[in-house]
Amino acid sequence: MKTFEHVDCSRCDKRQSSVFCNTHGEPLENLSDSKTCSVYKKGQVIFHEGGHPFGVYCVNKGKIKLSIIGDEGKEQIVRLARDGDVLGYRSMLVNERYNATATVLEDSQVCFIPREIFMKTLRSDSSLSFEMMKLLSNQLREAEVKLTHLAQKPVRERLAETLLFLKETYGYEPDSTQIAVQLTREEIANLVGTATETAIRLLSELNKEGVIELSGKKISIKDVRELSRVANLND
Amino acid sequence: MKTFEHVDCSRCDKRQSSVFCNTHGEPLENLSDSKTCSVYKKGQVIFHEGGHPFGVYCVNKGKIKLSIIGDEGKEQIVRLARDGDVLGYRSMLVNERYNATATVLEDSQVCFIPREIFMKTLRSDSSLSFEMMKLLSNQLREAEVKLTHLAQKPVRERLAETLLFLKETYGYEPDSTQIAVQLTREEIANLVGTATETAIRLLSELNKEGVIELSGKKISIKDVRELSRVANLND
DNA sequence: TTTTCATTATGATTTTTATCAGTTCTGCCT
DNA sequence: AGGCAGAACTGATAAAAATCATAATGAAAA
Repeated sequence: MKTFEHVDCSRCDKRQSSVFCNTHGEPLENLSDSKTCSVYKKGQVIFHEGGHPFGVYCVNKGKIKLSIIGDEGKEQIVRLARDGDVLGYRSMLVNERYNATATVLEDSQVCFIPREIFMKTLRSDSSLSFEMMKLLSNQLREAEVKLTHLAQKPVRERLAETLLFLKETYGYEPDSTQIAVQLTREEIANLVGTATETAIRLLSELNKEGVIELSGKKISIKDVRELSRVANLND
Repeated sequence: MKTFEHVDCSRCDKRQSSVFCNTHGEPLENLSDSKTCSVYKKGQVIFHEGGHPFGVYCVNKGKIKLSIIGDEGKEQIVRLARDGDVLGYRSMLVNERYNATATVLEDSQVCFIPREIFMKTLRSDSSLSFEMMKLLSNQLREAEVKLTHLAQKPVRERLAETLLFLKETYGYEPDSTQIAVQLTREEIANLVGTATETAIRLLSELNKEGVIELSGKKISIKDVRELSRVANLND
């Protein structure tokens, strides 16, 4: 795995929207000096479910999926990460092995902050722990809502919701309504929580209806309003 | 809502296993002096989805369900609380409205810590924020695993898992293998994420198979090993 | 360019689960 | 005790989704 030009945290524009938004001065310099910056190629795994955490990963630029392998070996994608997101902190905080695998969806630049440095910062900078709590709280809420939808909503609605979620997370490609991430149909299914064939079928259904447009792995949203209606959010 | 004899936090034996396990001295006294202790009767609501959080609730003694109402008005139980558990902190940390409703399953004693006092303690006692992070981390992991099972496992397995989870959470009645909580079949269904009739059917199936025994709302586990096998955990 | 393999797509079928309908049971209230 | 309402149960049916099978497409490698 290659390293890339070291990014000075104090000059990283992703920091504003990350958990380090209120970290300044010496603690930040400390982080910046101790981290290593690496490039991961598409498909590479940053950490494995069951592995020991030695630090946290901060996404400088990239798109990453976090997935859990279920009992029958089926992947469930539980989270998607983008620029500024931090990964692997959960396992580190409770001192447990990773319960998810982080796989790079497209070439990414990721900084690694060693365990001790991060923990030290956490102790010295109370704003960081506060931000961590907020982050965890938000992710917990998201997980609980997802759980409810998984239990109660039909696949078609969940698929529509997932497409909108992908749009929110990664946005559109420049000058287009194509969602800026390439996922296989299987990955989409593993995000929705359904069989691959079902996901494929429902995607081409939405395509026929003119709500979305499929061209290879690229999905463009032709009618956001209608897609929201299909997702049946808050009625 | 009645109050009950004020419990001194420093003498509360539930504290050891709670987020306040490392809170001592003045911060703890402060909490103790500022809180109010109330008795909630079965069925009473401690806080409502959509309501504003004015503080956190600490369960002194009781059994409480946290549920989200889905789009079609169906309840999804997302968490169960017992002695020593703290509720409502998530919404307070991110300064949002409650996204779940807390309903008392059986008569409970609950202490209320006002927002400002809790936040002050959080700022002055770094061990508390650390414990909060650990708590949130654990709940996030649980939610993600639950999510995966909901997406991948059949209802029967999830029901078995839920029964084992109930046993872990509330234990058995004294000198018996009856799970120490009374839930309606509908509530069990809303915990599993299925239709009430399906839950009923599968429960009586497990009953016929001799894995569990039903007597009214009380469920006793006759064969834990077999129930674990039915739940199909880690194969 | 051809071959190869994985991904996508589509159809047929089965399985699972929800829904609907109706009955019995149980606890509670007067 | 009797009656009432909600909860639990059971059966029949419908709907949803998974699975199996097989074909088409497409991208990467020889």
